[in-house]
Amino acid sequence: MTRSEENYIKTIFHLGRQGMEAVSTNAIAELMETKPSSVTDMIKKLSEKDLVNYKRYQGVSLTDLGTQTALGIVRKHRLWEVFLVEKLDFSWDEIHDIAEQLEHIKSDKLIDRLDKLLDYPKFDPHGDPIPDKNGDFKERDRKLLSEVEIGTKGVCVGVKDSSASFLKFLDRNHIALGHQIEVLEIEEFDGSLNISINQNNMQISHQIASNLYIKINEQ
Amino acid sequence: MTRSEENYIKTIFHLGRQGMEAVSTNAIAELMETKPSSVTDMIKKLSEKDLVNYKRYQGVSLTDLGTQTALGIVRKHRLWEVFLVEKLDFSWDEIHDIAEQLEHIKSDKLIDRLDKLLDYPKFDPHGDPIPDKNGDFKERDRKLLSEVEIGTKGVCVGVKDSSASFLKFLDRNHIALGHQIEVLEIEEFDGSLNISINQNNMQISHQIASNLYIKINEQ
DNA sequence: ACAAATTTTTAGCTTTGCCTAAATTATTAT
DNA sequence: ATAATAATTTAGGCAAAGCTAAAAATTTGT
Ligand SMILES: [Mn+2]
Ligand SMILES: [Mn+2]
Ligand SMILES: [Mn+2]
Ligand SMILES: [Mn+2]
Repeated sequence: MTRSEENYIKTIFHLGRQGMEAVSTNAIAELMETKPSSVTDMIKKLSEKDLVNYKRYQGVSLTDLGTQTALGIVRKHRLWEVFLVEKLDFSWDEIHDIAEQLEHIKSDKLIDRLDKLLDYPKFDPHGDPIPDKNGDFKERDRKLLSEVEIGTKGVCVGVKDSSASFLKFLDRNHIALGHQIEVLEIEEFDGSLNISINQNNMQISHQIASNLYIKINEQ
Repeated sequence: MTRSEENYIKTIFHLGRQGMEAVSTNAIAELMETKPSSVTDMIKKLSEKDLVNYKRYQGVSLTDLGTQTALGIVRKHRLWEVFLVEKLDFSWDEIHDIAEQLEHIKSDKLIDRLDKLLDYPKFDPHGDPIPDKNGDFKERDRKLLSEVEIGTKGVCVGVKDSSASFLKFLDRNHIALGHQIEVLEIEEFDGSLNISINQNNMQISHQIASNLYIKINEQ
């Protein structure tokens, strides 16, 4: 598989996660910053190789083979992200672009040894699950902070938006994975929240809350 | 720079090391397993970018810019090789092909952090020197085992041929970097040597001796 | 139901990096 | 010195992966 084919497969995988229907040509083009006509060309090629199901004008979805392929790439991307943070002291906002390159390195042995070096991590630095050798992973039971009710207590376990600008914002405001969060108040007017995080009280916009995942504490 | 451009630059660098004259089109083509006409095409492009000096039919050599570029790629290649051996327990015959991929990853910060993680190694697993951040490195004072006289004592510090088949041969015969070697006899007839290595006596062909570097012991 | 708007595909073109075959230049041998 | 040989370059083409513009199919709004 070429690098470009791998990038398309990965994009279709990510778009296919939310919303269970077939993925649209335009959605792929937008996420990949390319043109719809280019997407159509590539989809045909992927279809030839039995990586996607495709009928003209009907959108596209991954086959089982395509899904396995995607999981392999996602596994590599996330393991390299862990490596960059754990072994090379990168911060979570610097790693995505480098992992975009590293995810295309071809060597099963390499990735399995890396997995071992990192002690078989289950989640990447943004809280996303890492598929194992066989493509299996458990999606963590988590909710967007914007969708829980007043009084909810939980721990911050992930981000939905993992752009550098959002991650840097979280750093500046001392919001990090693993922190305890309690929702104290929800403002009717603009949906902003008053929360306590790590013992500190702060006000965050709906926008922020809708990009933070928490795991609600068992009581 | 594209991956292909980087590979050409690196090849010209390696060919330029031995023999100080300009590198020939055919030599490049052979080493890269491509056709001379393709080489000519690429050389023109590299010449446009001031990475090589080129006059039709006169061969090619790296400019200062080209040399710096090559040193950067070689640095990455060799640091990744050290990583694979030191951190992921690969053997020295498995690492070259993976490093061929990793050497093209673009991130200065990544490579400097890797350098630090590995504690700034000076040589790669095959005994080749690793250029530092600025492209500086010291060529170790070493000689081919086939070119020293009877009675010479030294330590094995590198291999000339680093193909997997040669390296595996060395493993099978318990020849490794760091081992003490003494030349006991040289057979006139076929140039084979009787040596002691790590206290053991063995007979090695001229072919083998001409691919092993030793550093002669100070006396 | 049908026109308008949107989405998707097709057609044709570009660049990169490679190829083969033919032409050119340099080198070697007589 | 010239002919043969070898090395190198040029010419012309191909496949991958992108693009723009135009055509076709689908979806939406009235
Ligand atoms: Mn990422
Ligand atoms: Mn991530
Ligand atoms: Mn190597
Ligand atoms: Mn090496």
